[in-house]
Amino acid sequence: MTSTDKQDGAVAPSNFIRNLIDDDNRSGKWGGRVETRFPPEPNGYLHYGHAKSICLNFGLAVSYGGSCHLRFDDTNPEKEEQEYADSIIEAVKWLGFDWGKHLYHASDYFETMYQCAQSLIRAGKAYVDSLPAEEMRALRGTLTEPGKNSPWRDRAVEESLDLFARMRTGEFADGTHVLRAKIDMAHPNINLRDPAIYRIRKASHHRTGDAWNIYPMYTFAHPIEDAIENITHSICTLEFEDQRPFYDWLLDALAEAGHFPRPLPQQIEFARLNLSYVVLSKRKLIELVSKSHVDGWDDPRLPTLIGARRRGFTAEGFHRFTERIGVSKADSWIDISVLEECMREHLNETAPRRVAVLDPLKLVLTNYPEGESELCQAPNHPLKPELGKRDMPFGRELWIEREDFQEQPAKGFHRLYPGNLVRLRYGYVVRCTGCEKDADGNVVAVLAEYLPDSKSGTPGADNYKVKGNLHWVGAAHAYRAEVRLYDRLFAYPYPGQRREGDAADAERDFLDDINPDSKRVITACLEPALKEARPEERFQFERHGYFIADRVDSKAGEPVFNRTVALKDSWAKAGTK
RNA sequence: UGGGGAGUCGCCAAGUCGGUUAAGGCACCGGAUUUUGAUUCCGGCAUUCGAGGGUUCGAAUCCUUCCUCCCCAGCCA
Repeated sequence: MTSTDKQDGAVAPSNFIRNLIDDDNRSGKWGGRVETRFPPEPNGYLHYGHAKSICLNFGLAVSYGGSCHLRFDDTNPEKEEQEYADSIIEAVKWLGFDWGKHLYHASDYFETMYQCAQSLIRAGKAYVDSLPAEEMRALRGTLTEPGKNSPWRDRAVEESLDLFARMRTGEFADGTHVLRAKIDMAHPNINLRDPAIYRIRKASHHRTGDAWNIYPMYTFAHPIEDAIENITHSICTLEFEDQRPFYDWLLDALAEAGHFPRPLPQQIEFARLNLSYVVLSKRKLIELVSKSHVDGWDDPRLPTLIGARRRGFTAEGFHRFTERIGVSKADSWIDISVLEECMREHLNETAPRRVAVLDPLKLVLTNYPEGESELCQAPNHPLKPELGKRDMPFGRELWIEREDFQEQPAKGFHRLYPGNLVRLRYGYVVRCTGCEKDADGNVVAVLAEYLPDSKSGTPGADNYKVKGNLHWVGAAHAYRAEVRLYDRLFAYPYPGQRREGDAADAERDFLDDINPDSKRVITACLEPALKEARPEERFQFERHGYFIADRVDSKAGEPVFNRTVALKDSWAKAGTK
């Protein structure tokens, strides 16, 4: 049996990683066991790119009936903080994954790693180098020239052992010594020219405090972490490909020394996510936040997972997205619209419908009795009648969308214009009779007459066939609230990249590609039911898009809304052409 | 110019050992339904697999030459 999917029985799409796992299962390499891991360094907030990795690693584990570990790769105390670790835990949970009891920290393995390093020294496969960093770099050679041996390379094993022990106890200052693997200074792969595996760093670690004065490098630590945890398939991104030979060299050496049983975990690399209209590099995200181009790390426009959550994106949307884009080793750019469409898809299925007028214009039904009102019933979800209906107060004065009226209608426009018949959704059919303007000629109110026998749900209501179907909110009962209309943070698909026409040596700052209209704050007229929305409750505002009650700024009985993503609009699109 | 990777429809991406019509999704274009110009539904959408040679009855899959793009010279991960 291959490519099983123990979650829902759906056939999982084939990809090179699943093929490798299937091969292993056929050969019996791991006895059918599949163990993956998601190993973030707690030095920042997770973003969309991490979501791909998380869904991949946890998804594979779920699919093959294995497990996925959440492991903090906390080997560099100067960059890491508990706050980041906490937010990572929350983000992975939010994405809907469960690591069970498999929550680990590289720092828990420091003692084991130290012993592994000692074994390496004893086996003549590592030595303490006392060269300053600059000299080490000079001897490393270049991409095309081989490196040269350090004068300390053949230092006696006992001496290295002694020095290494004293590095640990804090006898030496930062940068004075470093432990290096002894491989080949002339190796064509630069990563194998005696890579540094331990450095002195007298910094306080967020978990181990001041217990250590030396810390292992990623190169050395990661394979060991995988081996300790019995990881079968260690999945990472393409830039670590050149690291794999060392990964295998190290684990093989450690297996020889009796530290780990075979088979040894296998590193597999895939192409990281590139998304248009977005930046995912940590450096750029930090710049956006520190220079206040966005309102913090959880700004809904930022591609962070905490931002996505505030934006109203769903975990299920991310699952669909990763499934949809697949996984391979080819560098690729995914258009942001793919992500947006995944969110729409899921939200369409799940979000209750509500009515909101974002750009209010008064509609007066001149033949409707003043001071009177009645209730109209609107279904909460057209696809799910079981979700019931809600009441919407209807009256003589209503709010409608400014763009739903044109005094001089464009060709193809079938909304409100003098003489035209239109249905007010869930209410009456109405005939436009004209409009009122102010001294400057701006339309301040639209006038219409309602057809008393056309009320939705009453016999004969269907006799009217109209093309326009407009949403509305009774003016006497509207809930006025703040609504944030978010759009793409960047106006150009590849922020900071050279465009056609730019000089060959031109440098473009990604900040220059920022979309000045990525956030618009408006006061909208919402149907009364929306006043009761709880934080993080999601809705479709009919004919507009999906919105979520902001979890930070909403107050009880006074929610504010963030637009997650707009509905497709082929009419607006046609108009743009 | 060293080493490691990648190039299949506008964007992703299947395509195990060469085998006969090159999956699927998204986008797009038609058309039908529709009290959201949304959704849904039907139909269309690569004689061609970065380019050129070669092997073969037969190649995206094998050989060969070439082109393009990405990654690597942290005591970061």
